[in-house]
Order: sequence, then structure tokens, then C-alpha cells
Amino acid sequence: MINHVRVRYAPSPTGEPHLGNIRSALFNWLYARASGGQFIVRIEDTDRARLVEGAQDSILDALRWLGLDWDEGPGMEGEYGPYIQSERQALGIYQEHTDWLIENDFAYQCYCSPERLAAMRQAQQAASKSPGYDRHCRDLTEKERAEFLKQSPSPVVRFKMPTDGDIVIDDVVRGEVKFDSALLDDFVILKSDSFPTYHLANVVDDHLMKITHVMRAEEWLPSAPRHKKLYEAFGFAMPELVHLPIILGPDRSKLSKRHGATSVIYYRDQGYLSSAMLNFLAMMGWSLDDSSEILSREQLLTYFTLERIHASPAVFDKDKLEWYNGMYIRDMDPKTLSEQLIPYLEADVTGLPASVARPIDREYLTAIVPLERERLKRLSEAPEMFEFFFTDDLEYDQALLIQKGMDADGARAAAEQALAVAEAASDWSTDGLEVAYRALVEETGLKAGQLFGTIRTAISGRTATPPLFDMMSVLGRERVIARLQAAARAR
RNA sequence: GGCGCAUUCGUCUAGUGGCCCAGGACAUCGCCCUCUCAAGGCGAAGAUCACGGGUUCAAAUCCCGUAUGCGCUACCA
Repeated sequence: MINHVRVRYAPSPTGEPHLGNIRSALFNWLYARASGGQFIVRIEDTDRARLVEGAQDSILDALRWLGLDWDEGPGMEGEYGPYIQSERQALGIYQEHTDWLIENDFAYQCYCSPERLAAMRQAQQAASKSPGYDRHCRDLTEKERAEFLKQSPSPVVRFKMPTDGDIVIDDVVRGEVKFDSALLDDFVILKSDSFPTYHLANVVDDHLMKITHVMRAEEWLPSAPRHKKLYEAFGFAMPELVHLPIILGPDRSKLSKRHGATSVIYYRDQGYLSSAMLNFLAMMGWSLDDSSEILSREQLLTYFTLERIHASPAVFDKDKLEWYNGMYIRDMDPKTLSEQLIPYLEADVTGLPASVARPIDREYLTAIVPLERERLKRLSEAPEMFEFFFTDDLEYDQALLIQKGMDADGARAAAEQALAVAEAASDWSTDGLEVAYRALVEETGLKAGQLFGTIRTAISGRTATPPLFDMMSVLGRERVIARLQAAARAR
């Protein structure tokens, strides 16, 4: 049986790659790969006014980052190209199809001015009638057309929708959905700049590119009946429709900039791992069972099915994304993590202080990483978290040296004693240091928490750190001694 | 306003007529571990399955209605 799956991701280059948008790309990709089909990327740049410079690159970057490779599309020319609609427009593809529709009485030129349309809409609203084009130009005589054409030489083209009867579309996720034709107007398929609207371009290209499944966000469901009529007029076979649930913000409206960052690129830059993002995105609108939370790319590929796509919308939960990220960070080996951390650490403004020489010591870094790994939620937290390992002069509130039940003199004394032990230590390993300092606890009569707390602050400048002796061992005797000396001098 | 879709813990979800006085995960809280912070382990709290009617011996699951939310209603996608 030859039912070769071909799906597509068709972004409009009008901004940053939106989380919801990339989630659609992911589902398409997953389905293509899971079924041995093809994943096609098509750039829908028919809105010349809203085009954003660089948006296409940034969308493709997001795809590459997540490892969503495409079989045909920009940079991967296949037999159904070109894959950028403006290039297809230049080839006359949409014009030809539009002409055919007009010749066969499925479409007509409309000469109505934007002013007339606006006035019409206003009147409809005032009379609280359902809005829609009044078909003013649908049944003009040849003579009238010629007359109007003189006044508006670049008309739009509208598609003739049926005026009554139901249009039933079949959606894989939602089943049959019925629309009343009387409520659907004659929509524009070709704009006055001779670029197609989404509806025309989408139907024509999906057919020409042999797309078998149209998987897109739910907000497109209301336009499905228009597309169906277009397919019928052309005599094209209808692809399967799969409308994905929308991704919502915390206030339950469609996720948008006012909810904060929505760009996948932003999350990448913040230090979210692509594996975590992939897993998280997959679980928004799809799930495997009652217990699987962590699913690798490979597992996703083997388990993904259309049947398990949800119908109801999902709220974007940043906390859960962070949890996923932490899980995946902890799962990384120190070497790989170190490499990924370097750009964040060496970055100019957001990285380690300028006083820290670049490139940073890779070996030292690799020793630090195992100590901090389980504390990292985002790679971008590393500079702040690792800073004390690299800087020579620690700045901190010296009151932090004084532990519960101690006074300033006690803290100074503790630092001095700790210093003496550091200077005398013969074994600088984690275990060796622990033996030496446990002995000091006995000797001083301080509580372990008190002594260790003072040392912790002395050598790190903070109260929350990795385990003390691991930290001392990695910092090295020289740094530890210098820092204990400073603490002993504290006043 | 019209049309459409959706509706299980705060959030993501399991659940397709009896296994459910509803299971898991995130977040929250507590305990344990412990030199701090994490991580981890254990536990708690949290859902009258939106509401109201049916159908059935039996409904979160099927049907009808209502409500609420969201989406669409452009020469934007």
C-alpha cells in the first residue's frame, strides 16, 4: 500500500518563532518521522506588509536547534519547489489557478473599495447582522465589469461560496464539524497586489506538494469549510485535517507577547536545552499514558500517534518547562555540560566578570560542573552561580560569617583555626579535608554547622553552595587559604 | 452580536459504561537524608470529573440543554 505521508510546516515570516507555532512544527515532524513520511517546510510570505526581515532565518534556526530536519524546503530543494510562496507567485502559479477559477465560474473580480467594505461592515454591525461581504460584485454584467475596472484597475478576486446548505468537514481530532454556508461569505483569494491570500496559496500548494495531512493550530478550524470548497472547485483530493489545540497563557487567552517571552529563540538563549524544550512542547496537546513524563526524541518518535492528540487547549506552564530543563541538565555528563556552558560563562555582559581572563580554564570548569549541575535550572544561571570559583576578591556581607550562637570574634577565631588546618593539611582531597575539619569541630567545640558555615561563607561569599569539602577541593589550597585569611581579618 | 471548538486537582494530564468516593507529573506544604542550598526518598493538601436533566442495574465516560472560556468573524496568517 502506497499511502505516503507528506506533512508540512508553513510558517509566515512575520516575527519570532512562537512557541505554539513551533509546537505545530514539532507535531508535523513527529508524524512524518514516525510514519516514514516526508516533512516539508514552506514559507508563506504572501503578506508583503507584515514581512519581517530575518524572521525566516530565525524560524529555521529554531527548527534546527530542536533538530526538526526537513526533507524539502528552504535549502533543501525537492521536486515540488520552490518552497517560498513569493517565488511561486513570481512563477505565476496562483494567478493561473485564479484565472482557471474565474473561467470556470468559481470566482470573480471584485472592485469594491476598502471604504465601501468598511461602511458595509459598520452597517452590518449596527444592524447586528452577521458580517461578511455582500456579494456586490458577484453577478455584474460584462458592461458593468468593464466600467468598474476602469475605476479600480487592480481588483481583488473573490471565491464564490454556496449561499445555502451545510458544509461538513472531517477533522482527525474533533470529528465532523458542520458549518452553515449562509454564514460564509465570498472571501478574497487574490489580493490587489496579485499575491494570493492564505486560503488560496495554502490549498494550491498543499495540493501541488502532495500534502496528505494538514496539521495546524485550531484557530484555522473556522476557515476549513472555505478550503474544502476550494478543493472541490479545483477537483483536488482533500487531505486529512488535524487541528491542534491552542497554547494559552496563564490567563487562558491565546499565548502572546503580553504573557512574556513566546519566542523559542529566547528560551534557547536563556539556556533551555533543546531536548527539554522538545519534551515539554510534545506534552502540550499530546500525551502517551498516565505516567510518562520524560520522553526522549527517540521515544517520542516511536510512540507518537495522531489518536493521542488532545482536543482541549493547554496553558503554558513555565515552571514545568524549568523542571524538565533541570532534569535534562542533571542527565548530562559533566564534559558535555561544560562545553555548553562556556558560551554563557564567556559572554561579554551576561557572563563572568570582565576581570576573569578568557578563555576560562576548561579543566577547572570541568571540575566545577559536577558540583553545580544539580542546582542549575537554566544554563544562563551559570555565570552568577559559578562566579566565586573564578574571581579573586570576594565581596560579601561579613556578617554572614557569623553563625547562629556566635559573635564576630568567634567567627574570626573560627576562620583562623580553619586557616591553620588548611595550611597544615597534607591531604587536599574531599575526604581528607573532611577528616581534618571534623577533627577541628571536636577540638573547637563548635557545632559542625557553625564551623562549616563560617568556612562556607569565607570561601564562597555565600550561604548556599555545593558541599563544603568538594568545593574546597576544587577551589584549591591557594584560593582557600587566601580567602580564609581575608575572613580572619574581617571586622 | 454570529459561527465554531473546548470544559477532570492552581497547571499539564490518565481515564472511551463497572477496576475511579478518580491515578501520575509540575507547583505548594511537611518529614527524612544532611555542613548550607539543591538533588533524592517519603508523605500531605488539592478535582462535588463546569452545571442541570436524561439513558442505564451502573456514567467522568453516552444523549440533550445551560453556563463559562477560548478561537474565528481582514485585500493577516
